[in-house]
Amino acid sequence: MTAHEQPANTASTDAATAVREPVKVRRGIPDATVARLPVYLRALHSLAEAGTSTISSDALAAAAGVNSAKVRKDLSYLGSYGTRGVGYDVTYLIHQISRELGLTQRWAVAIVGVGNLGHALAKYGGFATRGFRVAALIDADRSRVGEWVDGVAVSHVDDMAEVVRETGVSIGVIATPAGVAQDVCDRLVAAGVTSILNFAPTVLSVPPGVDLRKVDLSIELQILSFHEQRKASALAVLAFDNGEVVPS
Amino acid sequence: MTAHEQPANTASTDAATAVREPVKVRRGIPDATVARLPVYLRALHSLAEAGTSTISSDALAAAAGVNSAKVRKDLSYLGSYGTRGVGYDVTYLIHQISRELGLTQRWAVAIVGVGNLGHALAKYGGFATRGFRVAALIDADRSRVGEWVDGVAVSHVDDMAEVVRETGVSIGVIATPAGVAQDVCDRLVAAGVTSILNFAPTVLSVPPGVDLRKVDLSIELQILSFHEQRKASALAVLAFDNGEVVPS
DNA sequence: TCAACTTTGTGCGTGCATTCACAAGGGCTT
DNA sequence: AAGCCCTTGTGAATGCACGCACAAAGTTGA
Repeated sequence: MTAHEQPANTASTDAATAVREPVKVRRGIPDATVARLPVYLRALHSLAEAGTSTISSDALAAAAGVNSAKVRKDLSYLGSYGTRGVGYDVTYLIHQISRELGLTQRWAVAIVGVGNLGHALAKYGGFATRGFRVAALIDADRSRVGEWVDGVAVSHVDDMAEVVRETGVSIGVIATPAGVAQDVCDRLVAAGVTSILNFAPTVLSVPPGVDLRKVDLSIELQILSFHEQRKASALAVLAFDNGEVVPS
Repeated sequence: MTAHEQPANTASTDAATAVREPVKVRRGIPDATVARLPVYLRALHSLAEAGTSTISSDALAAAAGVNSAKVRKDLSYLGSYGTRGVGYDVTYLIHQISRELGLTQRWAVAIVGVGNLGHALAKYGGFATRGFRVAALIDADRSRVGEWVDGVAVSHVDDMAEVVRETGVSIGVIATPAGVAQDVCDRLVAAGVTSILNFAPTVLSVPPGVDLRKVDLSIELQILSFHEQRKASALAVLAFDNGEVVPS
């Protein structure tokens, strides 16, 4: 989806098993699968809280809003963790997916830009709940520096390198205006951040080895607009109706 | 990516050049292309403001962060709007993409859930700038009802149907806690909303004919976590360099 | 112990998306 | 007007993802 500047050492991911024969390539999980694992994980957490101990691919698929074959294939990339005739053990599967996603450790996250969105992100419970910790808030406005948001003090952008180093941040979230986003991005990378989540409505470029993902509110709306318009014109066609359209 | 409950008329792409009269089946634009059009549009707006009048697919590709062949193929779905040897006319292309995305009209958007995130969305400039208007704010907390945010009054969720009808809302944004998101979603659909953008961390289901997209902050972070972990273990392998590493 | 039942794991066909590579088309210079 | 250069538009090849369908593997009950 977004850029992944992983170096071309993907071949080396094969050389994992000790002896020379089977070399089952456990790595190489498809991007589409990685994107769904968090969805499964959330459904499983919810099931575990409800007291469910095992679940079939069919039921998990329903909870995650996907197809059961997809669930089975996705989970098969992690290993054979199911029991035929029974299903998957919920807590064991939670453990395995968490491990695969790297959520057994708590990543320190820095949020840059403490405006409306940055505030909302800092207070957003979903961040802290599993695997992430807002370790730093950074802004360019000196009048905001020193302010406390949800237990974290706001630092100035000029101190970014120091703050990032001290708090062990490896993931940066950009919630600034578009105009300064690339500059902030460059500073984050220079400070040693290797994963960036960009909320600013602009295209960023990062050097190889740094992962970049984006969340763009207005793009999502525009995609909805496209389909909305299609529906509107489809209705117009149906109104005239010469019997060519095939609705479901 | 996310669910699109559009009927399965994608097959009609081929059956268009049949014996029938020239039905304008310029439709059938791939989802992946639709998702990129807003990116091109933003780059073009920026170029127009900078005074650029024509642009090549190569330059537009650079501005949008994609490959130039992709730009040409994407734009070719809209029609032949380029001039060989020259490139594309910026303002004309803006017009065509805007029209295709349905941005020549201003869609009325309702935001449900006026918490931190809802507030941030309501004040987010990017919404209003092009094609969208926050026409309603809706919350379940009566103590918030009547509050004004960025020129719009907060209404109670029980009045949703009325508000939606009066303001002509067709797109709903869900920024509520996960627990009530499906209920809110059902109410929006019942009120006549046909496109929904979900920020709540839960899987929603909608009836056919309603488009649903989701934005999930914690999922994006977890995907970054996955790659971050991969990078970390790749470094470990390089450090030992022995080739004898057995994961886990 | 065995047979019936349930559910996983996966081979395989299909369709979409990406990218390459190049002919067709248009402007520009001489 | 003619040739050169530039860029578009698109066939074709490749790769990825999805989902069907089924054998393998485990459980349950008699």
